[in-house]
Amino acid sequence: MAFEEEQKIFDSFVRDKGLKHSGQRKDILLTFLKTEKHLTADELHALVKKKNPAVGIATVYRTLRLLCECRLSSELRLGNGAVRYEHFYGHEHHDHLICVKCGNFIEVMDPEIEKLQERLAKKEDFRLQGHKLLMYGVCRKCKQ
Amino acid sequence: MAFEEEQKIFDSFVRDKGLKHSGQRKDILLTFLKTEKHLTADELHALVKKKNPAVGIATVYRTLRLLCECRLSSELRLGNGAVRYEHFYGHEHHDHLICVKCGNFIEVMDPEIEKLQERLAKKEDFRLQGHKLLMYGVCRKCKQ
DNA sequence: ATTAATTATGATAACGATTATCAGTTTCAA
DNA sequence: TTGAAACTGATAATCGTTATCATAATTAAT
Repeated sequence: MAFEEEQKIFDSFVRDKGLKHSGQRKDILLTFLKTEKHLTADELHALVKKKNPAVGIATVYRTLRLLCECRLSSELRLGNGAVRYEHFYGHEHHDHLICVKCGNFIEVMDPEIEKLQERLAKKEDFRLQGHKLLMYGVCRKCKQ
Repeated sequence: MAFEEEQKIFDSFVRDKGLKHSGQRKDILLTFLKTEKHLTADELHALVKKKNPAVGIATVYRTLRLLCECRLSSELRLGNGAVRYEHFYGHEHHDHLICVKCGNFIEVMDPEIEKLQERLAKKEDFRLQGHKLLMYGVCRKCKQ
């Protein structure tokens, strides 16, 4: 089974927090890692149930919270609707270009924008920890 | 009474859409315009009721939607919790620096960042319509 | 002014996403 | 092996928001 690194991160996190291990959490973690899509809790729950039908939605939410805490995942809020969870560990930071017509989005990155944000934060005496940049528009396909 | 311009915008919008005028909507509009804060629907409802106790929360939501449609207001989603509504007409575009400790935020603006976003969108063949940039960090006060 | 068509309203039910509760189960260190 | 503590699934509760519906208000045409 792959994802040794991610599993090690999760196991250390769980141990350090004084929590206990469980098969459900392992199933959820591996299912999450196996898909590269930005899933909602519900969507992930549906996938996990294929492997382990007994897993409840509450445990999926609880585990996703842990995954975010140990930085294996991060929340993605694109306007309204359910929160989506994306991979975080081992993934470059990126922002999102979201098509207002079809709802699809692509990931983009610009180091200069990041630098300017730092400059902006410094000017206001903020210690910057992170950001979310959502750009809305019409994608190539939908423009036609 | 002030806010003639904004009222004119709203009245034209209502007329052009084939809607009708109502006292409740006028109360909600004026209460919204009078405060510069980024209110939630609930908070605005509480203020409106001081002037007109009969106004219901549903009408506040309905009116806020109209205000966004005619660009007098725009939605502000800062992480979880309720949507906040900010003034849009006559206000420069800006982004937000949000303190993760105290929850306060300040408005900032950097034309260079805007330009770089345009460049990024063009590279991906997106027709950019708008964006939300949320920067999270620790503000001056909370750093101490 | 009267009417008739249409929109607006407030109360509240319904909704979707998420969190809290709780009784029973599992983990794990001693 | 045991006992304290964490974990679980089911589901009730919560929160913000939208839909429904019967009644009221607005408007344009008479």
